[in-house]
Amino acid sequence: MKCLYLTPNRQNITGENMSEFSEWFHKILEEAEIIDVRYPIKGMHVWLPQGFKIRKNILNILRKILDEDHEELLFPLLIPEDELEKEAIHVKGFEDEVYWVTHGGLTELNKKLALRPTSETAMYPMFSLWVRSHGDLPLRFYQIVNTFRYETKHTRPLIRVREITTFKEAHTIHSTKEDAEKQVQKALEIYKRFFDKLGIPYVITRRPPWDKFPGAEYTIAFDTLLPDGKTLQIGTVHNLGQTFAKTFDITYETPEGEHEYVYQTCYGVSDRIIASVVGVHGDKSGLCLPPNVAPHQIVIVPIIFKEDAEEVLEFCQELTDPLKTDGNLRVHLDSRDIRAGKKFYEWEMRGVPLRLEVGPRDIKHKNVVVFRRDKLEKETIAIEKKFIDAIKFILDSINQDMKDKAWESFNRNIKSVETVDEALESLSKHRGIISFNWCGEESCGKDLEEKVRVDILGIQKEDENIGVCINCGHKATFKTLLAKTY
RNA sequence: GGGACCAUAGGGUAGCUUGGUCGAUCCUUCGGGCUUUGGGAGCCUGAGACUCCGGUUCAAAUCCGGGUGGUCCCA
Repeated sequence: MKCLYLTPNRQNITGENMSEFSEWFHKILEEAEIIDVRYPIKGMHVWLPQGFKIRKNILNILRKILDEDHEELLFPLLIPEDELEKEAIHVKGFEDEVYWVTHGGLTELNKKLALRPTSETAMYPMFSLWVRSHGDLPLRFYQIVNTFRYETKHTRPLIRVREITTFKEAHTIHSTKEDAEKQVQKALEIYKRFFDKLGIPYVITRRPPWDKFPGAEYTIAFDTLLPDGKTLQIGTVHNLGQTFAKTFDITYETPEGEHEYVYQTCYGVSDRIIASVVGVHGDKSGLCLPPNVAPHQIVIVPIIFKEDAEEVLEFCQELTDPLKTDGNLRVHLDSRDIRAGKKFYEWEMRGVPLRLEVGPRDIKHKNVVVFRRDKLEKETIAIEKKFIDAIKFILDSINQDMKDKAWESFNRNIKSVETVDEALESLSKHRGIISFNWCGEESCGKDLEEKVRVDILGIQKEDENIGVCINCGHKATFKTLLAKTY
């Protein structure tokens, strides 16, 4: 697909959609004023007002879902060295990436303090104090915080950063293994609902053992696909078993009076969700936002001529107010004194889902021109009693249509292969996701990763009767996915 | 983990190879003014930059070393 993206500065990005994605992504974050990447620390960026609103709308969607049966709380940013290092396997996974606070003023601290890379070791010593009896369980908490990782490789805005500004982590505590297992399934349902609201397609896989969260029994992950054919991990769910409970001595008293270790899960999503909304829905005209998260769901552009400017503006205002108050919609009336055409391009680039154009002609005929950002199509609708309902109906269908379109493109890029050569060929042509049969052996998996030079995402499902492993030829029991990853 | 490239107004660029012509080019952006207005208007006018530290030199945007930041590729 030919990609021609025009910015308000008239600086074009041309070329093939896939190879130019990275450039497009950087450009759009800047032009749409989502973040400012010029902050002078590697991998740390500024949320600009437009980006912050998208972030806020996304957070509200997730909060609403989590608040159904989780409690929000907030832990400190700093973790003492001895707590962080208590769980050996866990710390091993992060030791190269931890930022340390070593001084208070000029005085060296006698105990170093870590900026949380994730919050297990901050929370779980407290959980040990909170959990007393089986009656306390289960407990489900979440917090929305920033976390820090000292990335040494090239960072990418919203995708690989040193400060994750919007880490939404949930932590749960259960009395039985079965209950924890159920919670993992519930977490998957939560994130499915969440991604569906954003119209983001995903595959769910169980990560191979060598790629699970440090300290977890197993990790289940959500991956989506960006336009350059590389997958982006957008959510993870971990079953922690009793590993952390044993390390941090989190026990409860059973009805029989025995003391047992608890079972735990944790799951989280990050800034990458916003990257996926931008990347998955965007097109050659720039950002394209689902109405569910758009800062402005509707922008009203008056078409002004000198003699009747006042009349048009007044009419637009009368149109705006009920949409805001009765319709409870996020509406912006753009009354700036610049040409309408310039406003059109600007709001399209910023991804506003719906634009209403109102000029003298429309006022005369009691109608309004409605432009859908996702389809880039115009239609004229009458202003009458059910006008607000009609607009809401269009916004709903934009949410749905954007989701359908994203899923369709996503599914087109999952290819099933029978041989390693086929996998190689498909990857070199289209990248995307490869589905194949695997025996499940670690040595075979790593060997395969080396041959195709992309990662095993994980196991999609287990099935006794799917034939042989495409790599080693032994009996295959796992439907597995491969992809070039971010 | 390994490698390549890059850094000039808010954004994008020319100049660098061969140091002096740079008092730094052009586009965009931003401020002021007039004419305009159903898909990026035109003219006039003004503002705005050589990443930082050190070195070579009579002379550095230009050459050398380092820091910081950025981009890409391979494992």
